[in-house]
Amino acid sequence: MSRPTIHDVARLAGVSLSTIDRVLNGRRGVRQATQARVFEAMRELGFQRNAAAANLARRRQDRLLFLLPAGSNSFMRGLERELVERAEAWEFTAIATRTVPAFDDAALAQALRAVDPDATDGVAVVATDSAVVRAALAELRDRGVAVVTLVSDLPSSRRQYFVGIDNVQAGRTAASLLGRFCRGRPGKIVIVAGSMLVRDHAERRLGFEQVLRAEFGDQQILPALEGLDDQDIVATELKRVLDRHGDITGIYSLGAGTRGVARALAQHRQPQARPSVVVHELTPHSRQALLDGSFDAVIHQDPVREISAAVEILQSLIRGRAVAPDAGRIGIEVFLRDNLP
Amino acid sequence: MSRPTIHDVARLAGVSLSTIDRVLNGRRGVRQATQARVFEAMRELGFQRNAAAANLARRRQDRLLFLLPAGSNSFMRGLERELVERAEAWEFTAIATRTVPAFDDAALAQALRAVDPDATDGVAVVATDSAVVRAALAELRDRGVAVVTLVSDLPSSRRQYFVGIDNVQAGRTAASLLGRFCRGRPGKIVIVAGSMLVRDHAERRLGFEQVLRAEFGDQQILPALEGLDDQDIVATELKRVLDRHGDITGIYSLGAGTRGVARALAQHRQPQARPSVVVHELTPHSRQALLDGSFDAVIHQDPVREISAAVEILQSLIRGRAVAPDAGRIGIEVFLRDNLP
DNA sequence: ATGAAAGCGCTAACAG
DNA sequence: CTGTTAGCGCTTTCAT
Repeated sequence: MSRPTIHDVARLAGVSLSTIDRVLNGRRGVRQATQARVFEAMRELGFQRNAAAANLARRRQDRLLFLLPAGSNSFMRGLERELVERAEAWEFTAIATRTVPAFDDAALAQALRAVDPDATDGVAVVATDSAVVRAALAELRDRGVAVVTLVSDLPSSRRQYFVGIDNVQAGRTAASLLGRFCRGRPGKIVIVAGSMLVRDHAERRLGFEQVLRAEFGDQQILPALEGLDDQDIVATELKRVLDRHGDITGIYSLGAGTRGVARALAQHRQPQARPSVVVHELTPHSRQALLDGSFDAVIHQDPVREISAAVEILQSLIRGRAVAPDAGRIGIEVFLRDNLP
Repeated sequence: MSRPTIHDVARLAGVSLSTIDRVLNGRRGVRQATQARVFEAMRELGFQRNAAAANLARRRQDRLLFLLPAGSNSFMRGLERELVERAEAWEFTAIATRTVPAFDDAALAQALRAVDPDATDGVAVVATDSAVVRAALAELRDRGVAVVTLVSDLPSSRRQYFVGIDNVQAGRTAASLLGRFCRGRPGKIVIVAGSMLVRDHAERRLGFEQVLRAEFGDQQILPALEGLDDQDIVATELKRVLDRHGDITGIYSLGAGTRGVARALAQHRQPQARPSVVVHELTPHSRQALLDGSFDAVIHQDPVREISAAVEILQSLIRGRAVAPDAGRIGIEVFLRDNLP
């Protein structure tokens, strides 16, 4: 009739509730033979544990900390906002947020070292790619804290998972789009990055160049601008490039500071042949630019999915549950003017 | 310290647990004054009910039925598979699936009338747009069953919500992509539909033509093919069109039967100038076609999100919870070769 | 109109 | 190694 419970399993296996609980949670202290009987009974009944009841009974709060870059970066601020708003909603989990100066590995390392392992079970961090950060992260792990990287990864570090999009693929996607948009119009493509110090930017650029070179050979890629995710720097630098070259067919902005792209474009505005533009992250500004036709496409990562995945993975890590190897992989979303959410 | 419970609220308001429960669930039998005291106490404590505990105690199964079109349509079969696989996972909800002949309004109306209102609390149905279906649906509602349409809507019927993508927007998105892909290559665009009897196909076509006409005037739209979501019909018809017109620049396949598009393309294959192709729904076949370069983009609706939304909305409807007006809206996803999940 | 008490399915001491 | 027992926060009879 209704779903079998541990009572049913216990009865069928001829053991007590505690024993069921032990095998269910992989705790030690059960004979092989007993364990086998229990598994057999579960299989036979098609038992599925009721996670809600388990959480209710456990009544333990996992304490998670999110470390995000400071600054006016709309995407990060949006992420932070979602985090604060949803913090209440996660039952059995307490979530704190802290900001750290952007593109500053020393500051990030310090923030990681400042984490109190007695008051924190898990950390999600937007990583800066550097040795001091790797070292600080390793220390944190040694103190028994679970760690995942978020949005930007830190490979060959001791982080347990990376939650975010595949940034090489994101760059490739941008090239597929921009290349097609510019087809039949040979010219120059300019890449606007934030800083090659963060892994995600470096990876996006890599993927972008791979595909553009291989499949859209009539486009020439100019040296990448580094705008430090600052809209003023981006606007100034990009304007200079647009003014110097007459035949820019496409712009790929792979970091933040996207408002700067829109400003440069608005000031520059030639009568014809507006360059095709692909940028990252859906924000109020990039949305507006899509709507008014100055951007063609936005490559996006959904912050809600990202924080959900980070929270779930950290919970699993902390509670010793198994986690699928690709659990942190978030889909790369593509938005045009017409499929805006 | 930890979150306040109804015990805390009861103590502060000076009433019993049952009274709290009554006001919490909007049951009658509480004096205005008492109710006000309880609300005040909740506010003061920042009380948030624990939904898991509530469900655990309620222990009631909502019985839902999904009515899907039969046939070899990969998208629908995928949806059905997800439904079966996840049925177990939904606690406190029993899910059944039934298939109905596709594009057959009489059969669908009969299936709706065959629903037993005593064994079914809610129905999600992929609708065919017709009067008999509207009538059958109304009867079902009259018998107290909650109804949402799924994937394809039935406007001005008594369905309570529509769960799916905005199909006009989806068509517009396809045109934005295909128009850009074909820019600079004036020619003809062919639309491959399933049947205009289902609302989603009609709406996609509408949106597509709107944008293509308005923004990409150098493309001429040929009369739409109706392939009844059957790959053989699609292959034959499309091949004929490709052979007759030498200057087809783009193909938009807005229904199922996408395998037929790939076959027609493979047989036709001219040395140069492959048409740009945008199709709907990510399936093993469309994925393969993206990878081998015969399709350029896939417009997708995520079946997992759709069934989750349908289940949650039906649950809310049945339990008398409030539902956001846009709760059924699913995002339109765009996939290229490089952002495949 | 209000309250007391017995669970829902599972976990967590504490005994054996 | 295994069992007993008392809850987790909420709902639900059944009294009052």
